[in-house]
Amino acid sequence: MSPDRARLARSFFTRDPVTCARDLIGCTLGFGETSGIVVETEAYAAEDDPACHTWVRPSAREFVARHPAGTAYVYLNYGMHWLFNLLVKGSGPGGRDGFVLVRALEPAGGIPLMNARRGGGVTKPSALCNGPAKLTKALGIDGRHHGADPFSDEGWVLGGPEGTVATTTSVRIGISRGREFPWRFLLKDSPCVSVKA
DNA sequence: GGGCCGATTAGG
DNA sequence: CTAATCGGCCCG
Repeated sequence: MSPDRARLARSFFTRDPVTCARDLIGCTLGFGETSGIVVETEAYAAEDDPACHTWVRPSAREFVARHPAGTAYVYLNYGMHWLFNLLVKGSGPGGRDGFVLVRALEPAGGIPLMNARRGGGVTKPSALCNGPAKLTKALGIDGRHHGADPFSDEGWVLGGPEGTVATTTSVRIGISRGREFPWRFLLKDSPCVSVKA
């Protein structure tokens, strides 16, 4: 990504994680030969959010402390699924640190490759990246990218939305604590989300 | 070292 | 509905 584009992208992640998660809907995310429109995200706050890894993991708190805004936070869940987050550093006046979990994309580029990585049996493009672990598998993101800076490392793309974006808000999915926070964001009426609101 | 949990998914 | 499967955490 070009230096000015990278600067813009990085500054995107220096606001509150909830704002970041909402504003990421409609943006273009690309890695390598594959890309798509972000249609589903969740926000996690480093403080006062029992669902965030920082709540119980010293290593997550250290990650927040040691890395700049926009750094990839990739971790293995259930022993088999890589999940992709971006580090948000919005602490300061009225802001917080935290993460944005990228949960689903509307595939745009590299659809045959996505399908191959998913095992080759996905007939509908809308089902290629309609979940956080499906997304990482389709894009080829895994533990090697933990700690990477997507906006200075080669191969990554982040572009702003084209036109107005209508979003839907709901509570977060799959967590046992902090269920009450309405920090999940969806592109309105998108067929590419994991679970409809 | 052992035990437990989990931001999920595919399959029955 | 459940099995799959393992890093990070805690305890000792």
